[in-house]
Amino acid sequence: MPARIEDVAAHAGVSTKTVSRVLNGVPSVRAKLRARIEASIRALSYVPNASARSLAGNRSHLVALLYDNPMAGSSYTMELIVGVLQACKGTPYNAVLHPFDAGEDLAARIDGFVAQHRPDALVLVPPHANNAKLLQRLDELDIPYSTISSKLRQSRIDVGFDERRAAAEIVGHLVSLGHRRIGHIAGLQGHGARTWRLSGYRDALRKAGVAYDESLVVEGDFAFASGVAGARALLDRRRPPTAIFAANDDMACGVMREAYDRGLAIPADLSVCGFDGTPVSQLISPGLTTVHQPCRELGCLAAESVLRSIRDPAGPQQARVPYQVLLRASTAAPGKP
Amino acid sequence: MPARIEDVAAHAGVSTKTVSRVLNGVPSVRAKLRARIEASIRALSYVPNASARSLAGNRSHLVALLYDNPMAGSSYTMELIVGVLQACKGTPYNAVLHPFDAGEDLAARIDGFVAQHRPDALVLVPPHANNAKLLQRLDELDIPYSTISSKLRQSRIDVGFDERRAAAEIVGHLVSLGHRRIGHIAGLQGHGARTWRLSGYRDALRKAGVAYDESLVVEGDFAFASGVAGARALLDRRRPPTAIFAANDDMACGVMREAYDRGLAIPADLSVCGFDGTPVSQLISPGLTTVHQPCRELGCLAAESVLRSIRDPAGPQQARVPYQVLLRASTAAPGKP
DNA sequence: TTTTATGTTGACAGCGCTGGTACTTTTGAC
DNA sequence: GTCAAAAGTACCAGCGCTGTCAACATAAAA
Repeated sequence: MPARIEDVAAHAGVSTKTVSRVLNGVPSVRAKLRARIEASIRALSYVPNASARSLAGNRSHLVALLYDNPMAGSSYTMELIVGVLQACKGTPYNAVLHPFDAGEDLAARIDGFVAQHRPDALVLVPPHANNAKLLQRLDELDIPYSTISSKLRQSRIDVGFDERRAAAEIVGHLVSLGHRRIGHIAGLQGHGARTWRLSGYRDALRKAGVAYDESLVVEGDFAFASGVAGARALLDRRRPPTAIFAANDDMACGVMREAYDRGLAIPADLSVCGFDGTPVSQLISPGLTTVHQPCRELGCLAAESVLRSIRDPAGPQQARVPYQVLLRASTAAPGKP
Repeated sequence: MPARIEDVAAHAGVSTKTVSRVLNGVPSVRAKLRARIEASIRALSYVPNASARSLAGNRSHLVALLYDNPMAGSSYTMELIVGVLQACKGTPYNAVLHPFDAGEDLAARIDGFVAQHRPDALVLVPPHANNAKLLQRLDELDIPYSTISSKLRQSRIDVGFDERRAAAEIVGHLVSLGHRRIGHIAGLQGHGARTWRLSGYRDALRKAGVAYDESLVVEGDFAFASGVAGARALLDRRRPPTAIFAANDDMACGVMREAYDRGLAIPADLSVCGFDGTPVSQLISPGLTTVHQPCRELGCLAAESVLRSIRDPAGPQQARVPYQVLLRASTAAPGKP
């Protein structure tokens, strides 16, 4: 049977209330006494019972990460989770993970989840982060939350990175290599990521003085197969692009597959770049030029920010974390036409 | 403020205890009354407070998944998590995730974790699943646990799949294509997976009547770079292998990278196969022949088994789930020598 | 019919902790 | 030495639920 607060109090010769004060970081405990109590805590390997604490204190010390039902191998979600857990380390907070698929009764299911676990804060991942109804419900419930890459102003605390600028930068790299006919496979309609990346693509072309050719942009849905299809469409053109910027790495892999099937060499015959910096981008050959999305940092920062806002509620915060453009072997100057 | 059990009791005109019985599936409640109470629960959108439940009932309704600090993009862990969460769905149980790095005081940290959250059951992932000391400690604490692919007999409930047979099968495929000089890049020393996959490789050779050549087996550590290095070593031989079986997909990608750098065509000049069936195996070109490790099913089954064992403690169980050999384009008959 | 066994329900204490109130002791400033 | 503020104690209620056990209802057996 693990030690209880009462045992610690007896061991240190103080009242349980004082131990409780130490546990909760209440300042009005003299350093010397605090040290003695902390010693007793260690001596007895005391760890407060989370349930009792949560029940009595009306604080659960829980941060809930609400994400969509991840598709197979979503390293994005995994990385976010790792980041959130990292942020909790060293704090009294713990993370609860909960996948929610975006169904009609989402708000109701969230209500149930909140009633059950009473998280002190929530971290929302796209697409939930972009669900206005959901955010409104959370505002009603008055639970602090942060969002990752929300495109909604409604979200008070949001962390993300400048996808548009990142996309512009990577396309700018293609331009600087000499590419002028650059295809783009866009992301799924309705996703913020689609819009930002597409905007960045256009920004880069504009900056380079290259006319925007709508027919060089084909639809995708972030999945491998749509990358294959998109590449097929682009490469079947009378004048195919010399480079393709796919809105994520999986689709970029699709482009590489289509190139492989056609016997096109990358980057000699076609330059390819992706977005996200998923593990596959370095495993594939040639290595994929891409933008590394700092998932771990995002998760960590989102959790930290929302936890901070519990102590002192602040106004809206929009944090942007730095990204990295990874130049690898899938891009090169265009071959002779 | 969410509804409490007392509200439900009042709404249904019964005592709180009876509501509690319904919530906990105690059979001695008449069907009619049960239905009425269930209606009240729905009417009030009542969800029991997890903390109160856990405190009073001395059961947390929590399954803890203890995994190693995942390296970047460990889709293995992610898939397991998804499987465990899936198993919890529809049960009153929830999952807590906790990464533990394998340090000296691991057992102590686990103790602390257990004291804090009081999980009703644990699911252990390798390498923790193979940590005899840890299992012993859990036995002492008398907490039910299940392991995924533990090689230890000590583990009472273990789920896994027959890695040895799977490895033999995929190497057998290479043999049937006509390969005789088949290289192997082994996994990290000390991992069960290394041993089983290597054994399977040898089994397949033996069965085919091909003499085992120790020099065709090189060391790896499951990481991409070691796959590159392993391939380099194998391909530098006077008579290089016509096929390479890497102990996991990441290393197989490393082999493909080395082949790419040398201008070797896959599968024309070299057949490659991996193990695990990670997402990268289908994103890469050519598609990688591999064994799909049923992670999700493993996680799900591990959680289900251990939850079942809470109700009726049973003897040791060793469940094996089916795997799948995915034949893709990275393997073909050896080219003319 | 009464008795006994069994099934069904309720009253109440208490899980381990924190919040609050009321009170005592210590500390430091003057 | 006085006095106010700070630091600490003592005590109790109560968070929302479940376990225990007793009470009652019903059905089976005598």
